[in-house]
Amino acid sequence: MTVSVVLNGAHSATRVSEATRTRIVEAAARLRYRPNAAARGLQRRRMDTLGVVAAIDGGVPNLYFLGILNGILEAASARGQNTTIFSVSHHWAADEKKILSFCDGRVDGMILIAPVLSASFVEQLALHMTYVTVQANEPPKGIVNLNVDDEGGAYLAVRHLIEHGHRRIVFFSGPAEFAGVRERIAGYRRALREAAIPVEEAWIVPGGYHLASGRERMAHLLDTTGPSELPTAIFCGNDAVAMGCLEAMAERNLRVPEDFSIIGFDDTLDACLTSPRLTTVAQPLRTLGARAVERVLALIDQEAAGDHEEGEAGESPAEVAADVLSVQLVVRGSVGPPPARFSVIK
Amino acid sequence: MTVSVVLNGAHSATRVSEATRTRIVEAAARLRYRPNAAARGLQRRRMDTLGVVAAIDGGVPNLYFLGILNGILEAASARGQNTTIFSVSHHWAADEKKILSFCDGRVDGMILIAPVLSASFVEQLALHMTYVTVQANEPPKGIVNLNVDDEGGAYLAVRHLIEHGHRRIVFFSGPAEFAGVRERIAGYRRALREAAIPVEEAWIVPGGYHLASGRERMAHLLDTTGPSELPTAIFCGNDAVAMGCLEAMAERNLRVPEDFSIIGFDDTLDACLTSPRLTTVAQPLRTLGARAVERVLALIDQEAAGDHEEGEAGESPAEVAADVLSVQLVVRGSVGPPPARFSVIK
DNA sequence: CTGAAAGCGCTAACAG
DNA sequence: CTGTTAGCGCTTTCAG
Repeated sequence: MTVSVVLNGAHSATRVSEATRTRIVEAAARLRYRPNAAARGLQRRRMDTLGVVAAIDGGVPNLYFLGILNGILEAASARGQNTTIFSVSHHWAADEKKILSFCDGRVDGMILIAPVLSASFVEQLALHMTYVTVQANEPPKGIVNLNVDDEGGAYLAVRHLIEHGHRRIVFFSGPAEFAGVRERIAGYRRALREAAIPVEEAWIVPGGYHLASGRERMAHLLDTTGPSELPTAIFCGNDAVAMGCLEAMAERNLRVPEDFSIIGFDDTLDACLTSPRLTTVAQPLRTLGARAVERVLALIDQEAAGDHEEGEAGESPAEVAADVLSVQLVVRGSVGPPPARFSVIK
Repeated sequence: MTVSVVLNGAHSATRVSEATRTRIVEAAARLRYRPNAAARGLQRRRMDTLGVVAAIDGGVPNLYFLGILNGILEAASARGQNTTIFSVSHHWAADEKKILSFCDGRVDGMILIAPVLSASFVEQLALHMTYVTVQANEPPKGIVNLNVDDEGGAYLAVRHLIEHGHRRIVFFSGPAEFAGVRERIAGYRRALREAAIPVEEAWIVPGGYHLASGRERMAHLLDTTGPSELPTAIFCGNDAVAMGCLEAMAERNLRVPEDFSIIGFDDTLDACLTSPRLTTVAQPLRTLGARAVERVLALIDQEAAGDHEEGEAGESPAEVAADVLSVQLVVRGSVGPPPARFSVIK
C-alpha cells in the first residue's frame, strides 16, 4: 500500500500527496500502529540484528567480555543494528550444535568472542551464517579474526621491567590452548633477547588465567625458592593472575613494588582497584568490539549485494582495517626498581 | 506440509509414517535446511526472544548489570528464549522514543534494568509491550518490579557495625533519585534507633555511586573534621564508594579496619579485590535476573492465553514469587572494633 | 499519484 | 496418514 511508502520515508520516485500522507500518519497514530519486525525481516531477508556468541559466565564477572560487548553495542546501535547474545559454556565443542541452531535467520551475522574452534565446526557454521571471530584460539583460514598485538604487548611489558633494571623476570603465562598465549611468550622472549638476558625456561610458568592460579603460583614460587634465587619481577599473563600474586604477597607481608615488581595484562578495570594500582598492558576492548561489528556488517552487505549482482567482487580489499589492534602500556604503581637485596647486574 | 509436522516434533494427533518421516529428515539434511525464525515468528506471533533494556555503559564496567545479565541469560536459555540487549544512555527520558521503537514484535517481552521511569512512559510502553522492571526508581503501579531488600540490607550492615562496638557511623549514601537509596537510609536509621544511638543528620552524606565520589567524601571528612569528632566506621552506599574511601585512607596512611571500619553494599566482585577485602551486603544479582525472566515469561504466556480464552483469569495470583529478594551480609576483612582513640561508649 | 497483487517461509485447519 | 489451502504483516513491482 501507499502506507508502506510513507511510513518508511519517501521511496525514491514515488511521491505521495501531502493530503494522503497526513491522513496515513494520523491513522497510524490513532490505531497505535507499530510495524512488525518479523514480517519486515521475512520480506527483506534482513533482521538488522547481530548475534554475539561468548562464554560469558565463568563464575567470575567477565570484564573482558563486558568491555568488548560495550564496543559492540555502541557500534551496532550506531548502525541501527540490534544485538542478541548467545551465551555458551566454556566447552565450545559441547555447544556447537546449539550455536548452529541459532542459524535460523534471526540474526544476519555473528561475532564469536574468544571461541575455541574446531575445523569441522568452522566449515559447518560458514555454511549457514556469516560471522567473524574475535581472538579465536586458532584463527580459521578464510574467516575474519580480530586480534590484539599480544606479542608486542608482552614485549612492551617486559621491556618496561628491564628498563627499571630488572633482569630476573618470571612470566606467569596462560593456558596453552588460549588465544595469544604463545604470542605473549614470544614477546617475553624477544624483550629478554634484546637485552641479552638469557631465558630461564623454568621461569615461564604456565597456569590458569584466574586469580587463584596467580596466588598459587606466587605462593609456590615464594615457598620453594631460596632468597637469592628469587626473581625481582613478575610479568603476569593477565590482570587476574597479577591480583592473585598481589594477594599471595600481601599474606606474607611482602610489598609491591618494593619487594617485587608486578605487571599485568588486559587492563580490565579491576586493575586500578588494587593497591598499589597495577601497571598493565591495556587491550583496546571497546575498539575490538566496534571493529568486529564493522567487519561482520561489511561481510553481510557484501553477501547481500553478491546475491543480486555476482560481479563487482573484490572492490576494495585494500580498505579493510587491520585485524590486529595495538595495545598500550599503562604505567601505574606496581613497578619499581629491583629490590636492594639484589645488586643490579650491569 | 507434512514436513512442518515432522520437523517440529510429533504434532499431537497427526502421526506420520516412518517412511515419509525419514524421507523428509534426509531431504532436510541434504538440502541443509534451516527453519526461518522470522517466518515462524510471524506465524506464531512469538519470537521466543526477550529484550533487556539497560544503561550499561557508564564508562565504568557495570558489574551490577553483568551480574543480572548472567542470571537473565541463564534462565532465558533454560527456557529456550533468546536475549537481545538494548543499551540506552543514562538519561532514560532521552531514550524513551528509542525504547518504544523496539516494540515492533522482535521481542515478546522486555526487562528494564534499574530504569528511571516517567508515568507517561510507563503507560505508553505498557500499550505496546509486556514488560517487568528490576529495581525501578519508582515502581509503577500495575507493573511487576523486582527489588531487593535495601532497607533490610542497610539495617544488617549497620547492625554489624554496632555489634562490633561502633556508635559513630557515617553513611555515604547515594543519589536521591536512585532506586533503593531512601530504603537504605531507612535501614540505617532503624539500626541506630534500635541501638538507641541518636541519628546525626549530617552523617548521612549524599553523593554519587562511583569511586571518585567515595574518595572525595572520605577526603572531605578527614580533612574537615577534628580527630575527636571523627566517626569510627563508614557505611557506604555501594562497593565503588567503599573503594573510594579505601583509596582516600590509603593516601593518608590510614589503615582498615584498625583506624576505620568500612562496609559496602552490592558485593560486586571487585569487593574481594580490595585490601583488606570488603565486608559488604550481597545482592542476589543472578537471582534477580532469573526471577525477572520468569515473571515476564509468565506475563507473556498469560497474555497469549488471554487472547484465546478471555476467562480463567486470576488463576494463581498466590503462586507468584515474592518481588523483593533478600540480601545477605558478607563478612570479610574491613570491619573491626572501633579504634582505641575512642572509648567505646556504653 | 494510488491501489491491487504477489510472495517472503512458515504453521494450522481441514479435506482428500 | 498426507497434501492442499489460507493467511501471519510487510514490501515491491506494476497497472490503473
